[in-house]
Amino acid sequence: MRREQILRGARACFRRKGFHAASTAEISAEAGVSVANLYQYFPTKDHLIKALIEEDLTSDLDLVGMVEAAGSFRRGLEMTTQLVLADPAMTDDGLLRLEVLAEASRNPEIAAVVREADDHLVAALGALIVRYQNSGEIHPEINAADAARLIVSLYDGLIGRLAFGAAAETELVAAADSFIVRALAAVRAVPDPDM
Amino acid sequence: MRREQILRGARACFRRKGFHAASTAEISAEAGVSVANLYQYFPTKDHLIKALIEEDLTSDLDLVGMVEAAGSFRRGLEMTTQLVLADPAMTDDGLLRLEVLAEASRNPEIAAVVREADDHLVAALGALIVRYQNSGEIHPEINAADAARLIVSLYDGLIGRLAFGAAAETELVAAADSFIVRALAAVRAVPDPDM
Amino acid sequence: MRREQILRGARACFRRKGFHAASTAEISAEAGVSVANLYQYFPTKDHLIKALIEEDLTSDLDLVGMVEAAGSFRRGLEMTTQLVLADPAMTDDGLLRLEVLAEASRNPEIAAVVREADDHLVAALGALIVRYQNSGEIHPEINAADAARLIVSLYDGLIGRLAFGAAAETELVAAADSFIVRALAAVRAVPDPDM
Amino acid sequence: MRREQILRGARACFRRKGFHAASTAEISAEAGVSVANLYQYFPTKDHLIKALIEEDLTSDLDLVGMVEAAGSFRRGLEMTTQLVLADPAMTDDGLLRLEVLAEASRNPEIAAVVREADDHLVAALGALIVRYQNSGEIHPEINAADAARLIVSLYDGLIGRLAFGAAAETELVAAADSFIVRALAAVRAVPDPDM
DNA sequence: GATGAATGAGGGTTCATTCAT
DNA sequence: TATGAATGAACCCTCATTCAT
Repeated sequence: MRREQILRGARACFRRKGFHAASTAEISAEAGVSVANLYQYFPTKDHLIKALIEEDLTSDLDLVGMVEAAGSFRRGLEMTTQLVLADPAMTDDGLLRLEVLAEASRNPEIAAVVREADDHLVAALGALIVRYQNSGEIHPEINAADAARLIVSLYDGLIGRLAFGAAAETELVAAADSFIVRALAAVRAVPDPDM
Repeated sequence: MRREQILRGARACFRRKGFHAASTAEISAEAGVSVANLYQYFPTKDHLIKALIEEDLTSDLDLVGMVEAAGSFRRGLEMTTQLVLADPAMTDDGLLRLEVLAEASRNPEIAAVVREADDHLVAALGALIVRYQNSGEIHPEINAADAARLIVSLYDGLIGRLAFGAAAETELVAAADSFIVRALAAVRAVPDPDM
Repeated sequence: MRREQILRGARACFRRKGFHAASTAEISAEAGVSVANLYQYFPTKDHLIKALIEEDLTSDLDLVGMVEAAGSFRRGLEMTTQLVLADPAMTDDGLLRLEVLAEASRNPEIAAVVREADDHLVAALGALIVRYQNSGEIHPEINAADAARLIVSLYDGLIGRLAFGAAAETELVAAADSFIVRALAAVRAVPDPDM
Repeated sequence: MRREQILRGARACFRRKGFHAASTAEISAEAGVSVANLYQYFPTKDHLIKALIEEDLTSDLDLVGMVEAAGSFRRGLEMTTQLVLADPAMTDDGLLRLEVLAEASRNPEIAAVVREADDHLVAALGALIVRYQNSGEIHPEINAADAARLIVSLYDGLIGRLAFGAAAETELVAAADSFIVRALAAVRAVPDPDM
């Protein structure tokens, strides 16, 4: 209850200001809690950051479920891309991911958390790719784990474009789908007009 | 002279701690300069950050020149990928890019700087892609600008992986080349064993 | 409680050094409080200055009450003069008034506070003068408000003499009383030996 | 030459900001001189302040000359009052006097300078008063030195009113003349409508 | 005589964190 | 559990002053 309330406030502040610039005072205010109370749930600002990051990373796995449920790789990809890169409710979370990666590059503890989540994500997406290799939609000689990593990386990179407000993203999102599909496709596809 | 000296010190500190956590005291110490002296060259810490970012972004254009000079798209790509993602001297700069993007997502002034640099980079890389479309190495119906954006995004995303120390990056870097080449290739290529 | 404690410390420091030369560190030390704590009561050094000034100005009104209670204008004047210009406990506050006026000449917000307090003071003293005009002690054709302003100004000016330690002030204080009385008297008084 | 130039710049800055808030950088800029150059003429900011104060105080003596030249005490008084309190070119200097007095209350060295100038001023004005006592315009039993001190003090106090922008000063200035004249007059004067 | 470059010392302010209640 | 009050340590920045040229 209180914990979630605080995490929600923290998320809002971290998005707006970044981990370092957001103060515990701001966070408690946003959460409607006293500063001292915050410290009863999280012994340190760093713990709060870490808890938030863990929460975020876990939710990434849900996306793989979506691709899985979609029936075709391409269709699942399209749905995910839409959600992650074009849904305003999620792009905010995406931007926070930049902060997380930046932080991970300096804080080994956070790097470990991110790495572990990445392992899970790559494993799940890799398994899915293998399935689509078996169904013939994806080329069989492609290394599934690497493909998974590259797809995730491309998403991350596109989120980076949101950060500086790059225009025409909608169009680019569609192009990204085709890009991935063509890179993995079992058979030569005519490039579609999106690209 | 002094300016460069300070920028060098700032770069080292920002890499190590991030823009917000690096103090002007640390930066001046690292640069071998007094704090007050730093302020004679940069009126504000933000100005220092901005100057550094501008410097970094400009240097990205050099990479396009490399791809251009390589003769074949694939070969140019391989050289660039090696340099950006595997050369220890450059990956550090790469990590700073995450910080830059995170900052851009909050600071419109910095977002503008990044956006402008991105425009230049995409234009240069796009022009190169058009050239390889004409030479038959890249599929003619692909939108060159979008392809450029996707390539840059993939690089950015892979840099994100460096942030949390993802293993086997060398292998992944090679896979990335193939991924891009296959996505853009004019003719169906047999996926190579890298992927 | 703490607020008063801080204001007391501030008053001492401001007297000793002036508004600008007194540091928040000194003030907190004098008040026996941490610097950070000071900032929980006054969001800014300027707020602290303003609060102190308001406090001081309000207390000036008490003096008018004294003149009122004295029964005769001359006697009331003598008591007030003694208090303001010769009582060591008050001359310190008086010196602070110079700082306040100097500050008011540059800071419109403080000027407004001083002006308002002056309006009150002049109104109160003016009303008293009217009373003594009716009782015949003060000449009836004198403009009471202007007279009030001039009396207050003379006090201010005499305080200025304290600032540079002008000698023989005791004697001068007595002379001031006669000066005022003679300027306002209804009938020609023989100048007394004080002047 | 240079010295005067610097003093002029300093005067402007001190007026605008006060002694402590005006920086040597600002002063040199205002004077069109480099900071280092300033230090060749004044070894310390305090020396600069002191020099300026001395310059200002000396000029006060000129005013006594005016009263002297006017022929009648009242007429001389009126001219002086006009000049000091109503001439925009001089009120600025007047405001600086508040700063000087405030500074004198803390800095004994400056207090000494002010005291000495005051002695001269009081002596000159006192001598003049004696002359008008002899001519019958001023009551013979009044202590001339004290009267001089009180007149100067009243001026100082009225300058204080300028600091907070008190309204209707023109009218008050006239009332001040009458106030002084009545306080010193040899014979009962009907209070004039100014008061 | 004149200046650009340099700096130690400090100034106001904020922050993460603690603790008594 | 919840909080208001408190603080040491830093942070960004500015200032008066010096010195090599």
